[in-house]
Amino acid sequence: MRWGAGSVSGDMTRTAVLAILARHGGLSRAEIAEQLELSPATITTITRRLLDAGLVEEGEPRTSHTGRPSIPLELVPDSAHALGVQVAHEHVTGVLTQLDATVVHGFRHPFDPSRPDAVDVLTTLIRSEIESAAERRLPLLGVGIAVPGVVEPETGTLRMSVRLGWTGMPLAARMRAALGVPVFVDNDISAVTAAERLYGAGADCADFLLVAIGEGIGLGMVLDGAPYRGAAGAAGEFGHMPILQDGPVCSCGNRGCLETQVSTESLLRRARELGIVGPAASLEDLRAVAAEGDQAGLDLLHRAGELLGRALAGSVNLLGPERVVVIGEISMLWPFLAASFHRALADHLLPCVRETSIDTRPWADDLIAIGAAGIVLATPLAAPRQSIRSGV
Amino acid sequence: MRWGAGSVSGDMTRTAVLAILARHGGLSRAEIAEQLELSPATITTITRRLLDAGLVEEGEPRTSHTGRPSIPLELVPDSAHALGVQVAHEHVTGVLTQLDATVVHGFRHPFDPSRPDAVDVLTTLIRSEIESAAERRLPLLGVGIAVPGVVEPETGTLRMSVRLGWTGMPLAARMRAALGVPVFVDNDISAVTAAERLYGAGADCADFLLVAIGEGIGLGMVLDGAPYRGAAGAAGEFGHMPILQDGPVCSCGNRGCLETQVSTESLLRRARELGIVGPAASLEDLRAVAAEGDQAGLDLLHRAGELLGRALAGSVNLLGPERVVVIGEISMLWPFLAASFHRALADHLLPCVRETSIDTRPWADDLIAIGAAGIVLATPLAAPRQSIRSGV
DNA sequence: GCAAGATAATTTACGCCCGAATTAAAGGGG
DNA sequence: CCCCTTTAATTCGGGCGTAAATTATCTTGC
Repeated sequence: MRWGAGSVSGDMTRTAVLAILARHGGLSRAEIAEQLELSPATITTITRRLLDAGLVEEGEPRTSHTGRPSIPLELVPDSAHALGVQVAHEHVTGVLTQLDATVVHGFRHPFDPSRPDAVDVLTTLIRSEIESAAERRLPLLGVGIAVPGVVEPETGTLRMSVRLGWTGMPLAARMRAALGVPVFVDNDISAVTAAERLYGAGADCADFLLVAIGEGIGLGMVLDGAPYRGAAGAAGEFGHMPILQDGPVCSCGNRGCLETQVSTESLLRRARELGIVGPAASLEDLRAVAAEGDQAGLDLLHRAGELLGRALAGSVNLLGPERVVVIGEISMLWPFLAASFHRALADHLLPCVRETSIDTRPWADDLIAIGAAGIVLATPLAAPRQSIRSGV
Repeated sequence: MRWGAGSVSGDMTRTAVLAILARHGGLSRAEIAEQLELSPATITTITRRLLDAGLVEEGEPRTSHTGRPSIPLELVPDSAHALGVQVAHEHVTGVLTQLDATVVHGFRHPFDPSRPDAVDVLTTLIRSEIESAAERRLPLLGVGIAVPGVVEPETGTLRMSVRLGWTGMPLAARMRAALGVPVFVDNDISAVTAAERLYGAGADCADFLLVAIGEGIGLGMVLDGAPYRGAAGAAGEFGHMPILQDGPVCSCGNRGCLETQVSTESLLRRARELGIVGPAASLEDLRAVAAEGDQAGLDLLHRAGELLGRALAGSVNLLGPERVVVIGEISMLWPFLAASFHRALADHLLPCVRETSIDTRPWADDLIAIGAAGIVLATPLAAPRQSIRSGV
């Protein structure tokens, strides 16, 4: 049993230092200490190791008005790279990033997880990426893989993924054996949430929610500074919040889940059923129809925004986060959801959490892959020392 | 900013050891280590200090089948006492407990928080309790005070309490100055949750929710082993989960909050409005009417159970706790709510969280006061050493 | 009776973080 | 010019927790 804090974080402090330097380079040790709420002594120790490892460099001392000059620290962005891969039910998306999480190379391939040799296909695909990185002499820390489903991140085992149809898959072990490189596996939303914690909205914020709305609806949480996954690793099922008294049956078997009203899949389905778009229409088509002012389409989206706002208000009241970020393919439809969404929020948020900032973020196809790379970057020195420069 | 764990827990480990001995005495160091998932070395260190302080005693070595005999440890229950006080908007309830959280003395007085000298009245009242404990030569660790509202537990300041009408009240500091005894202040639900974590449902469970339904509805969370209070200390507003599309206006100003349908106050109000009970009826009267089979009354309660079940299902889906405990004065009406509550839960819980155990607990008037005493017991050695035996 | 094995508890060395004291490196005033 | 102030960074000792080795104390088999 976990008794309070202490056993949770592994290398989080080191990771936080790297991440803060990735965001604004040139910070001095003292500034890092202040922002991370750690003692200068700790930062001295950590940065010494990072300097030794060549991940960080000192700049020219910067003389301020008075007192001893501070020494700005900078990441050495190409001193380490990470390969991040998102495995989805129709394609595999990947990025190669530098230590500062900037993407140097991206790829996307169709993928069929139902094939019996799906994992071998995936392995081959990743191996070729590793080899091409090796040819360019890019030191690689490892591979991060983000999958939909319930994952044990410690072992890198995929316990169950409805979307991929995989169960009890020791993915990290299999990949590690095949690739000879450290492999980390995590849930897709968790990966994005962790990356957001390090490089994005969570950088200055210890309590935030990340709502991801695409074909499904997921929610990642950072609470008291740490990602929260629930007792059995299954927390975050925001999409299955009951929101309608007697709504349609959801894929989970229950009725009236938020996901039946707001996910891109359900919106498309309902738009087709209502004849708003044709039977083979895409999300883009739905957007176009709404942009043209189709009333039925706009009503559908307004309604969705309202339900989302109401459900989110309840969750924000419950958890009292400092910030909420909404991402996902839904962002394409956002112009038509935003008004009713924010009205519903305003109508249902408690006064004491009204200050919660709620941002929507444009979607990018490689966001989850970047998150997967973030898993690797978050563990830069956890593996034995040689892995840092070992390349392949 | 809090970066992951590490900065959170103060003396939690020591507290956990005391609590586990309070629950089942006679555990050996090795057993404690296993249950707490700490190393035997740690337990050796901690128990040495507790033995030195006289809070714990060794029993007769207990020879098992093979190997070195284990030494059972026992709390010395009367080696320390705590005074726990619940301040509510109509009365003050208090208990004096031993180190093992058993109550040795209780009291309850009417109280009017709106009086300008309310804090002085409270101080006088507590002082007399401290004195009577001193007369009985009971060593007192300190006073814990549980109040409704948003509290900064570190400073013991009550930031805002709608129910008491107090704002920005440095309660702990004032009481400490007046009483000369360590004083700890926390939110009422937080106090009960923390006590539950130590002595109750949370003892073997690192992720649980505690739902308290009385005049209002509150929710306490223990996530990853630690109490969670939200970014601004305002998390847990389960009562203001939007649950009805266009429900009545709630005390928070919004519409359709759960609290307008399920709290004892709202149930009584609606029962009166519907003529189910008389205009001056009590909760007991409502219970009696329902027990006699009054259909309108039963319908009202069924409906409340259903709404509660649906709202709770959403929260459980979101947080994925291992256990949920429902407490509060509502327990009186539980026989009439239970069926619809559990049906609604079953209809809306995701398969992956169906195993979550959901218990309802009979209410006791001094539960929150006991929780307040728990705040003190959770800090037994945090204060300088002499406070342990100092008495008054 | 005595070695072998099992379990309990403790000791030791270490990692991580902190607070406090110390050292380093400027600028400014008499 | 020297000393004081200011800010940055480091060192040092200590607390908390761990893992591994060690010590303690029992049972069992020969």
